[in-house]
Amino acid sequence: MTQNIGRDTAPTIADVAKLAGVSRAVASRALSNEPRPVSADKRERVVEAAARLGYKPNLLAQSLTTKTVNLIAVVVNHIHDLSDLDLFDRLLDQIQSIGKQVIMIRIGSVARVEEFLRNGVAYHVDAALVFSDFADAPTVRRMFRSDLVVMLNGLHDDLSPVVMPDEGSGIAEAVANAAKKGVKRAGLVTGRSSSPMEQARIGFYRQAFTKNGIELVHTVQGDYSYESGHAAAKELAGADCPDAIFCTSDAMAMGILDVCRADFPGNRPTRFRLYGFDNLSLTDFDAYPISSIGYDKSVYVEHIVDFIANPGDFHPGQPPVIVPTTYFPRLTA
Amino acid sequence: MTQNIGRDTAPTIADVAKLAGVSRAVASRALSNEPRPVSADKRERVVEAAARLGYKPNLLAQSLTTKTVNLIAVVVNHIHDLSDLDLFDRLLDQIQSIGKQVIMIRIGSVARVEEFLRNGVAYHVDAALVFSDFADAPTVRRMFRSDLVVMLNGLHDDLSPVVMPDEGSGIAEAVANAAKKGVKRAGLVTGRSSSPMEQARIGFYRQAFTKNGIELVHTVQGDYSYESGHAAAKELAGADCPDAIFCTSDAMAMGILDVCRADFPGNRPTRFRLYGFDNLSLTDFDAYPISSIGYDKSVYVEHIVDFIANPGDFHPGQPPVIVPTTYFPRLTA
DNA sequence: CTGTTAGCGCCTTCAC
DNA sequence: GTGAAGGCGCTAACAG
Repeated sequence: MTQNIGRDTAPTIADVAKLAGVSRAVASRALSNEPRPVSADKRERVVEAAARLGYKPNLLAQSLTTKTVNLIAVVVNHIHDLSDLDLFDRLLDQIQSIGKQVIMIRIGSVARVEEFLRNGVAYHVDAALVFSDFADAPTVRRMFRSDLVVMLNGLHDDLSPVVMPDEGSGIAEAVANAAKKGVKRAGLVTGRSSSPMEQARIGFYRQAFTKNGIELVHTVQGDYSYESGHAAAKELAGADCPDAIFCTSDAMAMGILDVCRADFPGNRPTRFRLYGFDNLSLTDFDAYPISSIGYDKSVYVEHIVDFIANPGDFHPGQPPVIVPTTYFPRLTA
Repeated sequence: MTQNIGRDTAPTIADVAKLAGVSRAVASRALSNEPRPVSADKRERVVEAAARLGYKPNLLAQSLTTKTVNLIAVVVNHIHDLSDLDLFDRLLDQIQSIGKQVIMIRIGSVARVEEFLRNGVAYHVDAALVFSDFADAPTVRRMFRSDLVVMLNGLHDDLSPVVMPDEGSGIAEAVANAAKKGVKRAGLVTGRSSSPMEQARIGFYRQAFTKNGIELVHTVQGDYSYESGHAAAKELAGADCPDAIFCTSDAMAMGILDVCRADFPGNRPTRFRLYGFDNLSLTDFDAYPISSIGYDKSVYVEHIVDFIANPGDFHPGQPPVIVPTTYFPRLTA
């Protein structure tokens, strides 16, 4: 700590003011990002004093008076799914680019939510982005004492902003593609059906099947994971195999592909066509050329960050912001 | 905000005290986690008042007096690599389990570091965990005004604690395995050689090759990515193909495997054996049964969290905490 | 333009 | 066991 000789504690704005020979208020103004009235020479002296002392403002103390911490809570179940990788990096980058930082909160289980509420481990963040489906909008607003919670888990009410993919469009495209290729009998591999988003997704598939004259001959429940796809493959790809298998996650489709790889010589389907969901970047790897459904993650993240950058733009009751999904053809279909 | 009628602002400890009919000091003591002298009946009244108001302490204001925010900065280049997935979830979970929260800081580029330093976008966190190799120990200590920075990027000095895998042990094992199988000529695919950790890693390979009488016939530089593995394959697996190819990341090995899949019928090597590094959970997928080198992530994370839970245990000059790596045989070798 | 004053919400002496 | 008072670091409001 060469820049702070004789003190064992970090320099405060008072130290800077003293060294520059001005009042604390002037020092504060000189160091502010906003334009504030300070004479040129004093500003210079303050800036130099700050540099000499290695002064860094205590953003937490600052927040006490300004009522804004520049902190965004991102609430997730866990960071485990392959699709997370594609999303969170963009999200971090975008949020930081508007001058805010991210507190990552991993819920893990419902018990954890209650623990948070009980222990009051709640920061007064500017906004919360909720991917976890363990908490609904009112709960999250209470957790963070903030009305600005962007719900991304399907559990929204109309008091808080919402960004959501329109899964229907991509699903319709994918199923139409299958129909065009002569698919008559389909299998469907789903995730946790307790989730409202998953319910809606399944509804879109059924609807599209009906519209295209495809019969849904078999439904298997998985949990979005590769392993559950593995298991589902044994049930589905038996003697009475459907013409196409649709999965509500790419990971499950990967599991199926690995079990049935012999049915895809040169990655071209023979016995059945395979469709995933998420459009993971992993589907660009040669081993998993899975036709999938996805949306533009950049656009999605931009909408989210818009809400936290311009909180005033949202008015209760406003309809959700919708991001369209599309079909991404690859070798398995 | 039914619990807060007539006020548009969150309840403070003063509100609780007033409602309970006690002084702010008593309210503070009653709500404290530490045992503090308060009469039983007053404590009860305070607790009830807090519940009725839906009071949650402002942890940031609290930090002003207690000098501890329960905030840990995790500094990364980006969250992009597949190996990140296996690590960060555990890390988040462990840190939260000691009652602290994580603020994720993505550096992205060297320019960003300087931006951080210039703008003072630095919270007074309790500790910083540094995975990014864009910042060295003194820089990070300055960024966060904290001496407790755990360096995990190879850029440590002895003023701050260090946890690092002993990559030598796993590499020695893997190379010995190759030698036992008759490998005489090896290829090596590396990552960014500017990183000191990568330099050390390469050194371990060379050393092991020498010890086992294996000749290093070809080195190709990649960047840890799948794509760079793809590119490297074309250079390496030509006419003069080595008996074994070692990669300093599993993703690169995956790229090579995909290009040369014909050389691994039934995932068994014919022309050359293939070794990766990281022991990604993805190598448990059937399509990428890559023999790899890795360490116990749980143990690694436990050591890190130990340091932040018991900061007093570290003394400057203390040697790094070492986590051993081992060889994980799979089909490609 | 400048300095003084008064808080933000909380905790900790220190007397009682 | 209790309450009053002071201060953490900072900035907004107000006089000058």
